Amino acid sequence: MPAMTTPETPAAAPSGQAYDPTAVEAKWSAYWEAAGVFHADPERVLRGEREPFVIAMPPPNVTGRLHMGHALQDTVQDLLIRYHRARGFEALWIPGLDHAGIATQNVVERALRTQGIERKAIGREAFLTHVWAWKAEYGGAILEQKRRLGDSCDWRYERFTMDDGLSRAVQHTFVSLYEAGLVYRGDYLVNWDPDNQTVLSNEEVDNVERPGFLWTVRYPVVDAAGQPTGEHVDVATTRPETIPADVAVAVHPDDERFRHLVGQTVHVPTTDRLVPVVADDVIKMDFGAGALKVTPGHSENDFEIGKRHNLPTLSILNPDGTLNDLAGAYAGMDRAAAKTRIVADLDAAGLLVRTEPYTVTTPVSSRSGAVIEPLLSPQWYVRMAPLAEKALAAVREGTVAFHPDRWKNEMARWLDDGRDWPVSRQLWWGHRIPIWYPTATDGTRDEDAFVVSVDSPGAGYVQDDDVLDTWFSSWLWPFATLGWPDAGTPAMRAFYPGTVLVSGYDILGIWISRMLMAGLHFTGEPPFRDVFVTGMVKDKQGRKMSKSLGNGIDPLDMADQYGADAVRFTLAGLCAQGQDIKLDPSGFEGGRNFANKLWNAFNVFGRFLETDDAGHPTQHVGPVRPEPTLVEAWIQTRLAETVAAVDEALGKYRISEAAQTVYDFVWRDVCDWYLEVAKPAPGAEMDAETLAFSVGLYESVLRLVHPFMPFVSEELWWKLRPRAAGDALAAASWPAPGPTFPAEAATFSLVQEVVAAVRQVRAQYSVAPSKRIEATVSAADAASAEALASVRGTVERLAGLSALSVGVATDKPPASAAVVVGRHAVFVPLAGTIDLGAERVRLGKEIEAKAGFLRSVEAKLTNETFVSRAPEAVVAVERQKAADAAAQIEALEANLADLG
RNA sequence: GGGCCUUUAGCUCAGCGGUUUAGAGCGCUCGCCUCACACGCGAGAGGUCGUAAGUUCAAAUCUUACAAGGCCCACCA
Repeated sequence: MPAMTTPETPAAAPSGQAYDPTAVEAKWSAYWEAAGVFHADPERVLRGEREPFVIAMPPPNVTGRLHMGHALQDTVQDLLIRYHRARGFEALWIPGLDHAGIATQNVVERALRTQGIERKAIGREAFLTHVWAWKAEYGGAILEQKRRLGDSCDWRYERFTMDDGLSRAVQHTFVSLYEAGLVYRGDYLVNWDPDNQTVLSNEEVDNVERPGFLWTVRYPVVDAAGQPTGEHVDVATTRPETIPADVAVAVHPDDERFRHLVGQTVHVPTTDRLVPVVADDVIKMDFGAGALKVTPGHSENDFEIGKRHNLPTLSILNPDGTLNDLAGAYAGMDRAAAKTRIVADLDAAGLLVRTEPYTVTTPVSSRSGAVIEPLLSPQWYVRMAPLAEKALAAVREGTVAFHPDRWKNEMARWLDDGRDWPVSRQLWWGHRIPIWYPTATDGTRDEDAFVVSVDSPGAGYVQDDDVLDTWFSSWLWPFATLGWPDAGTPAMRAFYPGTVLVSGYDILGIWISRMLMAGLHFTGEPPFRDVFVTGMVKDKQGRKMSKSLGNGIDPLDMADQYGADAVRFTLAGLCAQGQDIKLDPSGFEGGRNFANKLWNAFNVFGRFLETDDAGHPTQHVGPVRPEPTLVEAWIQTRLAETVAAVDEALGKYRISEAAQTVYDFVWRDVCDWYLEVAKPAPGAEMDAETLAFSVGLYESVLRLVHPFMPFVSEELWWKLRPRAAGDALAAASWPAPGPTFPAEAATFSLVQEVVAAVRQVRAQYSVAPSKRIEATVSAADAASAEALASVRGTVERLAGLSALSVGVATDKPPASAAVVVGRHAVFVPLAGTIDLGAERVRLGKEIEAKAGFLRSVEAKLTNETFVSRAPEAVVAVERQKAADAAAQIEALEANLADLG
């Protein structure tokens, strides 16, 4: 650990002022990092001293900016990491960046274009130099933004999918898959983006509905000599520009209208080609005109039909989206222009039967927005079915568990898909495919004599131009970040497999399924044990946040406005299992208020601590009293219960529940009750034992709060006691389960109820807060009476009483308001204070409510089957309820009678 | 076409394989600048848990059907 001085801590904010996170939050990330508190040491794991807890951060794009989805997922991840670190795990959160092939290439290309530089003009190497320069200057800003949120990554492990280690892992992976027979080259229809001139995987393509037309085109039937027979087949199409690539017309085999034409020949409009009529049962008789033009070169569906009928495949499209020579008269035209032209020509030729408006589902690149063309081209594929097998088993057997569980089925569906993965991309920014072609002296390469190798086979070979899909590095992320393919690195041995993956459901198929496959195939183990699937963050109306809608909420803006702690706590509170989050930015006020509450609560006792001018405590508090007071026993019990509840909630990834539990404990129990009881009278000093207990309690509170709100808790931590350098809360342990005092806790609950009863009466009758009144408690047993009497001063203060008298079944004062508390009654004399008639009405209502309750309980108890079949304990509870209710009614009725 | 999710207070949502007369935050009402906090304190109002049937001693919770809203995948000539 580097030599650290106690960090600068601003003096306690003057009383009456709100907590200001800006100054506080700025300094802690740097401090934690310098102190090395996030460092994970593989040796401690390898020596068996600690269990690892490992999360690999889904690497954001280098081009990315932090959005609310990141903020949510990082909140969850950091919460889990800090929590487990405090629990004594060797916690490692691996940060990093994804090179994001297409996205980054597009961003840099656009940036260069504004300077008049065209990618193709400068060539591959020069362009890549620009990308690297761009990455060095602007890339990775998102990781700084994550530090701002308080992410406790071990930044020494930061990786980039294009760094040397990852690149080597990628090359190695491709070669090894090839050697295993799992990589092949094939001519298939791929999703072609004519703008970027690259292939895209299905996951990179969005299907959007756009208004278009459905044209019905007439295909004349011709005889053996090629002469029209007078018959025709009408065909419906949304893509007339592909007519020149038609190789058949297909009808349904059962279609009476066309059955006699099957096997005959039709003339393809706009061409001089004659093609057969074939029968295939995928044809829908009731759609359009009932017949389909078969264009295997430009439609996946047709490609399958073509294969079944041994039809040729014609492709009339150039990679840039213009038509090629096969398109005859339309060669050289852009696909959109060709469409217009062909429709006009068909119309002129009298072959256009009908034009009707039609909503066309159009495939669009999620990156460039270009309309995707199915294009026949040679690409490299990974065979997925053999890889999916083990992953599927791991998911089905629960070796990898999903939270919430329902994503298990969704994952199984993805893994069961069986489709191969096209991995080559016609881009420059990415991992170049490790395929080498021998070149002849004239420069021509032999595409079929390729060598697959990480390194160049030597002079005379040239590497494939294409790069690999971005996800081809991402799927190695959980282990390539730890040094794989070197199995022997300490990091790999200590921290693999990881513990949990936190991600949104949107990349279940494109990323998570592939990590499972890669992990099991390459390392023999699933890369993580749990997958926690978060919901997506939507806007207030439930719409996706997007740039085009302008409805995004910037987490950094929110952090500036409310504090990073507030953003984190609010998001944690909203993170219920698997539900999408409709985010209203004003919701962050809740988190801000909580941080403020925590801050102000410190002042109740903190102002009695001795400090130096900088606000640092200079003296340790003394010992706590050997026997805790009632409120101390109670709050300690609540602390233990709270820690247990948070443990349970986090163990089940019930993040919002954990946050709620912490919130209730801090606000309701510690602030509303403990501190209200513990704080000294105005002007008085806090006694040493109470101060010591408060500091100790607050230390536990801060440990508990820290994973949720690291900054404010760390700041307060240093205000509690003098601390050695490096003794940060971020490195401190989770609160240990302390002793519990069930009897005292129950007694304090009675105190709370008595106080609430008096307050209720005061509010009911608008007794001025400043007015002291008297109250009498008629306790049901001596022990309760004694306990209450022992804290008489506390009750008097909290309830605003001048005098509290306590007795066992004591006589009630005349003309009192009465409130029942369990088996006890609280009486507040009201003679001369208020209208007794009003109290009579209130009592009547109260009695009626209790009576209704009693009736419902008695109905159960007189139900023979309930008494005989329900568990004994349940029946006993009901009996107790009936007895209590009866006693309460009796007390209230007695008081009603007394009021006259 | 296949699958999944949601429906609980005015709003946003919790409610964990069943047991106090269903909870929180925000909003609302009443009273308070009570020397930690008005980003606060105290007291309240507000819900036949989408509809219908079933299982059970007991259903917001389990089953089935239906309705409304949403998501994903496939298809879309």
